[in-house]
Amino acid sequence: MSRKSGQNIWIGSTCPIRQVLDRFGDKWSILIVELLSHEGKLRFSEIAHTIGDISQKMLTVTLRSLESDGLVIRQFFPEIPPRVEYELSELGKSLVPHIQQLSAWGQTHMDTILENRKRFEEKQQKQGKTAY
Amino acid sequence: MSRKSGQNIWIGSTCPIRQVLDRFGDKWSILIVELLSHEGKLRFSEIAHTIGDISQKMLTVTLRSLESDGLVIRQFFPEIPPRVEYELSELGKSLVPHIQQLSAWGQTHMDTILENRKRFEEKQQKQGKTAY
DNA sequence: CGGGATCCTCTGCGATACTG
DNA sequence: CAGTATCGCAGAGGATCCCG
Repeated sequence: MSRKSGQNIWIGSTCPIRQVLDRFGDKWSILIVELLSHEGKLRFSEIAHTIGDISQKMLTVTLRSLESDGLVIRQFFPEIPPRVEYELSELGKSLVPHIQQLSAWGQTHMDTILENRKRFEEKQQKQGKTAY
Repeated sequence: MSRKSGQNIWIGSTCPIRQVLDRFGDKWSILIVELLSHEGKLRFSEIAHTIGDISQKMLTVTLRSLESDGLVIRQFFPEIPPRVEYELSELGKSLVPHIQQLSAWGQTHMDTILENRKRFEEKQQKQGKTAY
C-alpha cells in the first residue's frame, strides 16, 4: 500500500506489472506479436527469416508459449511437406496498441537516453578511476 | 520491410521495440519507475523496503542505470548518516502512462492467459506422454 | 518444412561480507 | 545509511544433430 499517494498500488509479486513483465519480459515474445500484427498470417520459416537472428529453438519455444497462453493461433496443415501458419488471436491483437505506444516512445526518446548514458560514462571516467 | 502491409516496420536489432526491450526488459527497471511515479521521492532504503524482494545489489545496479540514462534523478545529501533520494526525471515521467497502460491490460487479461495456459497443459498431458 | 532432443555457454541475479 | 566487491548458481538462450 502507498503512504503518500491516495491511489491504490501494490508492488508484491502478484502485482499486474510484474505479471506482464514475467510474461513478456523475454527476448522474443513481444517482437513476434508485433511482427504478426503487421503481417497477419505467417509460416514458421517466414517468421524466422524476417526476424533473422532468432534460433529455431527459441522461435519454437516462444511460439509455443504464445499459443499456450491464447495469444497466437496455430494452424497445422498435414501436407507434404507440412505447413504451419501463425496469426494473432483477438487477445493477442488487444495487446498490439500498447506495444506500439511503447515503440513510439522508444523512437522519440531512445536517442536522448543513449546520449545521457554516454555522457554519464564520460563523467564517471573523469571522476573515478584515479584512485589506485 | 514489410511485404503485405503498407506500414513501415522493420525488425532488425535497431528497431524501436527491441531497443525498448533491451532497456526495460530486465527484472526491476519498470517496477522502480512505476513505484517512483506513485511515491514521488524516495530514499534508497524506502525503495528496498517497499519492493521487499529485491537485493541491495540489484537495487543499486538498477538505480544507477536509470540515473545514467536520465530517467531518474539522484540527490545525495552528505550528512551523517548519509541520505540519498531518488525521483523520476521528466523523461522518466513521460514513460509512466505507457507502463500503466500495460499494467491495466495485465489486470484485465492476465487471468484469461493463465486459464488458457492451464488448459493447454492439460491437453498436452492427455495427448502426448503416451508414446514411449 | 517444422519442429524435438541435447549439449553447452553466458549472464542476470541473489547471497554474503565489508566500508565511508 | 547507502552503498561496493566478490562469489556462485540457475536458467535463458544459442548451436548442432535428428526425425516424420
